[in-house]
Amino acid sequence: MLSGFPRAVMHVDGDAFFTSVEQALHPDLRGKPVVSGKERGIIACASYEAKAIGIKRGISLHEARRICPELIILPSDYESYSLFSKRMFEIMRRYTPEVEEYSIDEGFADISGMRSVFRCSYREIAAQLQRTIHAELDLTVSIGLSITKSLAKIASDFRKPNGITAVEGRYLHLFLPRIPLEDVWGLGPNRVRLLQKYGLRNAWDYVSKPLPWIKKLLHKPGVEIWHELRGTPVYPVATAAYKPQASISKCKTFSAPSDNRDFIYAKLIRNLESAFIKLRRHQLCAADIIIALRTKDYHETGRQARLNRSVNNPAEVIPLVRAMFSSLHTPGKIYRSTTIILGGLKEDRNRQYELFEEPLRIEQMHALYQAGDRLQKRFGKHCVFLGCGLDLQTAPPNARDEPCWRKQHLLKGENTRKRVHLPMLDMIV
DNA sequence: TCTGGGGTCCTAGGACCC
DNA sequence: TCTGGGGTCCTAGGACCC
Repeated sequence: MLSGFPRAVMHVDGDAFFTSVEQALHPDLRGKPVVSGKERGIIACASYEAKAIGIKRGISLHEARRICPELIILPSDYESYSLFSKRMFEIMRRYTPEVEEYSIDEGFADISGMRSVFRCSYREIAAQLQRTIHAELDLTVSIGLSITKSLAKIASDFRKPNGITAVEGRYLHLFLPRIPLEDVWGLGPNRVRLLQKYGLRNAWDYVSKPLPWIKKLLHKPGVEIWHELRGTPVYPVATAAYKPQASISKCKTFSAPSDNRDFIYAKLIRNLESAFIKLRRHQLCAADIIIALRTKDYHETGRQARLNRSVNNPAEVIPLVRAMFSSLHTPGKIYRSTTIILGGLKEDRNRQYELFEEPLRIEQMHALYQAGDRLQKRFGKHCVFLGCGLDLQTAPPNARDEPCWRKQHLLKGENTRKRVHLPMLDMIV
């Protein structure tokens, strides 16, 4: 039998995933305009009720409230989202072992050959999966079914929410002309602008160009997209459960841009600590440090350093980071955010010391930070932090730049987190 | 799109080696 | 002391993704 599916790949995309989870957990939120992202000040996800009245992902909460005063604004609850995500992928694995968890709310599944197992068409398999997810999780998903990952991904976006779009290889000439370049996975604003200069408008225009022309313009990524859109698989469904993380970054925008050097430095150090906390939680250590500052007009500059050995706590790199900051910061300039990126990650075992270093001191520091992590677990993030990360206004004299621990005492009560600086725990051994 | 936060991959070009 | 040709590794920065 002739089939339009020499290979069958599904892309399963959770509809308004975060807010749908919230609505599944809290039935009173159903049918109401709900958004998540309260902690960030911009909308991370908007329910379909909110989208219907013009509230989109990425706009500020301020703007959103203006559009809809009775909008329900929730902080992101990643624990719950991850749980639902896990269960969604478990359901997908009932249909095929070849499942790729692409992100928290979307994944790919290769169901090639599964028709004989389920005794139905690929489209019916997709429909069953969709019904099962809805029945068990109270979530809707949109599914794209086609012969490559790229085509499946475009297809899942074609009918939303709760849609199924199947694109057989023999109908590409009907489907692709309806897909604007912006909707092609891998073509961002820059590449789209470039292609538009040459008169291309949609995915059909793209695949109609000769491959060498594409290659000259967009290099390897463009070539891969070209093959995928024409139905030749390039991207494998990556079943691998675990891929080691390559970097950890922390970025924070100040509520108001500032030219106060000490303030900016303090913010940078806060980011540094957050990044290292995450690093230790994953039991990793880092060999590369990048710091970056973004100016008021969104210009970003950075400095990078490689360490002679991997580290897992900030105290060891404070002098370095301070020097990097000094060379980066321009007095008088107004900045809006700081970024820390830890790279060169490795698992944090078999720690190696350079000759002439003091293993004892380093081990003690290590123990100190472990104690710090336990405190953070108990009292919350940043209940303990480096003295140089203090805001200047509240810092006692000479507290800056000394890599020392301070404990922030938390008083219970409504928004009355008050800082009391206790005598410091000296870490110089 | 007037811009939040966390990631990955690719490429060009320089350094260095034989 | 100037030089060919080729390989590898590293780095900076661009572009994209959710």
